[in-house]
Amino acid sequence: MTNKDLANIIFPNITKTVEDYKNMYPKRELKEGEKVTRFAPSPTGFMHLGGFYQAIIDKILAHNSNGIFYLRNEDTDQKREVKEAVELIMNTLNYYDVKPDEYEYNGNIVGNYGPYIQSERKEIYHAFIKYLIEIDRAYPCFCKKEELDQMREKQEKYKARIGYYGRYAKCRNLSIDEIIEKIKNGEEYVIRFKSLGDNEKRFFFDDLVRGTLSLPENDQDIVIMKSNDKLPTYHFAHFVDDFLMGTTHVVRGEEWLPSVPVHVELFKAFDAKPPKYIHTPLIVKKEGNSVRKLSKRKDPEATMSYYEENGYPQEAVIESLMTIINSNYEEWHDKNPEKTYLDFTFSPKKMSSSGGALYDIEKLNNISKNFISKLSATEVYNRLSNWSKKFDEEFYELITKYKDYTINILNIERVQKKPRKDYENYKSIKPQIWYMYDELFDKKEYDFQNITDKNEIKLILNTYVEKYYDESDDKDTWFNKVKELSEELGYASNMKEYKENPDKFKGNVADVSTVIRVAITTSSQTPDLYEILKLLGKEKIIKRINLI
RNA sequence: GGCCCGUUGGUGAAGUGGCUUAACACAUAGCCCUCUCAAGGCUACAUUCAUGGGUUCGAAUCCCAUACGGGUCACCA
Repeated sequence: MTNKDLANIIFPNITKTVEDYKNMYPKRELKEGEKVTRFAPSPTGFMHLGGFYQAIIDKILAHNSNGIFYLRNEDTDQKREVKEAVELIMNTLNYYDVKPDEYEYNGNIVGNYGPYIQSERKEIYHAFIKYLIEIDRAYPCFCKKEELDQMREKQEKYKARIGYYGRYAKCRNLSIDEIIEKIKNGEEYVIRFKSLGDNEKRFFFDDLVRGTLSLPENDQDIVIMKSNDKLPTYHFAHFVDDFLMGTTHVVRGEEWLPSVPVHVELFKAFDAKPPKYIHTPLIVKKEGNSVRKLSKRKDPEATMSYYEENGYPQEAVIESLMTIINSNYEEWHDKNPEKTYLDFTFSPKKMSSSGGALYDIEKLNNISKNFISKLSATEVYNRLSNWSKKFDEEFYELITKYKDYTINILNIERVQKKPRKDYENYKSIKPQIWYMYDELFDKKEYDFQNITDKNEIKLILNTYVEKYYDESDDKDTWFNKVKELSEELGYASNMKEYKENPDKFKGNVADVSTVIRVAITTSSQTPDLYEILKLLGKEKIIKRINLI
């Protein structure tokens, strides 16, 4: 019996060869510098911020070079697989307009290198494994979990390196006849790669972020095919897929750095050239004095849905990530306000290689505020409408009913050189403008600040309405009247005068304005009062003042 | 424990031997402007780049040790 016989016994139905697949998936015709990148998440049911951050790098790298960005679904761990996960990933990418050029969705394959779902690529992996068995670079391993655990304990005890390698690789030395007999007896097995590496030897590896690294050769006989479902492990699928699909640049988290030697040896076994690697720092979070990875359970902001639920503009989320990706992005963006992140030239070398990037929600808030402040009122309205339709139906109905009115509210102090920056996301709009709607105006708590005497408050309000309020006044006239009102009632109309002689007055024009402001809005802090009064109109104003 | 990566302010960080008495941005604080708030303007915020040695006329930048932090050592990705 030969290795070839063994290969046929294990994969009797695999007729296509590695050569066949190479022909089926020919090398991509790329022009100089064009990059092929991929986003390859495993469908676990949520989209992690860290994954999305990598997807952006993939997208930008491909876009910068006029290359291809594709989506590959890494569902080789069927235990963890979640039904809607693929849809969620696709929806998220679409929502942020980070669309892949090639992908598989709902049974449709877009692109010539599919399938793009690993579980549908089983025969391909099997053909590659079959070839490895034929050339004696892979073998079945019958070791049970308990045996492996024991072995590990032993290794720990004797301070040996942990793993399945060298003399610890028991099944490596099984004869072909022994193997065939075990298989015929129905023993369970995995397929392991037969490593030819020497842990004592080192090789140089270029990571695009960190530069040249010196790493020990791999000598572990890693599992490449699992026993129960015969699917490949990540390492093997990574090699086969990125080789066949012509990936030129692999963007992945730095947790993969330690398995680089494995991947390099795998590529070498097939005489293939490994892609370039960009190992990105993890996104971490500070907890007390230590930092840790952003976690799905503890940190709501780790999940992409958080940003949608809270109504952060997609552009702002991407921008905040861009500032982590390349810190010179902000400066570039200031100089090129009309361009999008896709026009930015990403350079891996400029990525931080330090432990991890702290994701700062304050920074996002700031970016988001600036972004929203630059939109037109109509644009903000449309976005608010889309958001509230999904996350605040009551408010959605209200703003739909009063569309023009709402746009006018959103337009307060917006059309000026330096627009207000009130809203950090769509969710924060309602708590800031609710009082503009009678339907929502049911709050009976007023805080009139400096003037507390109820009679005085009523006097100010009544005098104002009866003597001074005129709907048709322009802004200057309006404020002059508030000053006149102040003087009439013994308040300083000029702040400087008041500050010089506070004892001469009952208070000042700011106090008087505040009384009007609070009566109308319940809040002592609002945007321009004149604009608010103008929008509300006489009827609402009188009604609200009468409530006091 | 082995291997790998890293360590500049509250945060993201610029910086690759002299231009650095360490850029820019966020956050924070104060002042100014001002009818409130927001915005805006001004100012403050690391005498120092984890620590200790060394190389050099000169180091955050090069070398060596130490410390600390992180990652990884699965039939998970």
